[in-house]
Amino acid sequence: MTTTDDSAGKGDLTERHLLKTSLRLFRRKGFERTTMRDIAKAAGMSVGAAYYHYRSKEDLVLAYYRFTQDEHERLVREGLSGVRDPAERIRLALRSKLDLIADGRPYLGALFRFAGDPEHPLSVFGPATREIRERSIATFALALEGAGLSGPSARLAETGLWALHLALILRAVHDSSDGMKETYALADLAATLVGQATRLAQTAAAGPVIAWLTAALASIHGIAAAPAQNETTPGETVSASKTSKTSKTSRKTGSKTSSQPRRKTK
Amino acid sequence: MTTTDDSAGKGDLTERHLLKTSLRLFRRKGFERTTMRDIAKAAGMSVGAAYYHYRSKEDLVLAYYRFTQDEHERLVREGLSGVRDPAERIRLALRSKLDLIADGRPYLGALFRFAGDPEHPLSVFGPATREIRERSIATFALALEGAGLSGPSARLAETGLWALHLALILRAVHDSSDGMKETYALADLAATLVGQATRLAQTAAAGPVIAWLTAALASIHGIAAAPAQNETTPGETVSASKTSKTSKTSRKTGSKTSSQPRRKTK
DNA sequence: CTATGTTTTTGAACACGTTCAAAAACTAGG
DNA sequence: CCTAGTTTTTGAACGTGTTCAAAAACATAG
Repeated sequence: MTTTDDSAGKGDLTERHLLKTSLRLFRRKGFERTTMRDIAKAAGMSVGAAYYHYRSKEDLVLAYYRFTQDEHERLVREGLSGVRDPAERIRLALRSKLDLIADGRPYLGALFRFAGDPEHPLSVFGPATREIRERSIATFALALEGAGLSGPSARLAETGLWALHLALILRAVHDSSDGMKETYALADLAATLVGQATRLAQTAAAGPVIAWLTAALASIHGIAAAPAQNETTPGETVSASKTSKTSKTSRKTGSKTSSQPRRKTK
Repeated sequence: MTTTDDSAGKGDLTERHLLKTSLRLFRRKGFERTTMRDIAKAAGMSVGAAYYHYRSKEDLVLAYYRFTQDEHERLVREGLSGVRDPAERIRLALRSKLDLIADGRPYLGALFRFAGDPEHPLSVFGPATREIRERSIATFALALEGAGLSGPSARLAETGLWALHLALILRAVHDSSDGMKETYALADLAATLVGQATRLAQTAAAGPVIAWLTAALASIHGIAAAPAQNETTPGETVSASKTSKTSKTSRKTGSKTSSQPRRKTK
């Protein structure tokens, strides 16, 4: 009751507590086997309260992923200072991400749960995850700096690297080798090849290959950065409950920038 | 598609009816918004009966995917007869698959729902979907015939092509362009590149690139064809219900080959 | 302190996927 | 027909994610 203020708001503290608690349970029992009731009880609150702070169970995983993204940006910024070789820079960006998500593998798979549903707000490719995706892409762009890529192809390379890192996370989740060494090895190889590719892209030696890559990455970009598309899908009556008269309003972040909606971590 | 009789048991008829009904609803309302109660009612039976024939809601989508796989094999076998150019053969294999799944896009995304969960029986990469995955890979192997690939690298190329086709399906699900033309274009480009790659693989001109591809595809293979790993994960008490005294036995196909378990489409 | 408005918490209720014991339908032998 | 065994169907119940109206806690002003 005494020290309620300080820098972080009151609600942020609860959110942090809730997040830490849930991740602990996820790590121990896995994502599926942990119920929201478990989480609420372990955090010393009711289910409703948990849902006041996080929109859904997967949202907790997303919050974790957002946190690792912040850390990733920091690590990459620090680590890249003296490194000039593109392949080595990419390698560093990929490996540091793997370092960060290593602990979360028991539940990170939930990130991909709605990847196949264009309408779902929590799809990795969806509009609601746009901000974090953009920041992640920007981080990989840092690694690509100094590789001498031109405007549009630079953007495409960043997006491609981001897609690659997603695939690596999926690989990591499935990796049962000791210390994820298979995934790390794959990351190293990928870094080497992408590094060589950036060199090739400058000399423009292999014309058709570059054309293909450009088109392919444009396509990935087409998935990942799809037009904003208003989120309240037409005909989404879903389940009008019995006595619901509340306006329902926007609920999810409507605009491109964050702009926290009341509470509820995006 | 009028004649439904043919040689089929009684239960198979019900299964077909159930599948057709569910797909019709999925197509109309989407996968999420269609409930099992909807499906059962529309098919004129109870929910329990539906679950007697299909293990889960996603299993219906898997059954649809299995059906398209059969069709795909047929189409590829027919279409490839006169075609010799590797790129053209690959193109045909990819495009025919896209033709087949075009209708199912409103619900095919459900295929990827458990891609990130190594333990889930319905993961695209999991052991329970192994048979259909192997058949799909074998179909793409047909397209690669005549490309002159050696033993292990041939196997890797097949698996890689299968992974590529998965990515294309994911792309198709998100493709809002008219007639999926963006996905088709991507398939064409991919076919071209893979065709060139097979040529390169023979001349062995680009050493490191081939080494990388080999390793990368070995990794995909590591995900997709992971060691059988007994399916009853240790500590999977899950939720012992209240009055469950049934032995629970195997329930899912234990061995590598299909061997239909009682009923329940794998 | 009281009044008023906002933020947070509560717990019951809901919808939906899934399970299960019992019933019904079917099959085959007598 | 009856009996016994198998396959299929039923509908109630369960567990779990999620919602919601009401209450509590908190904040601010008069």
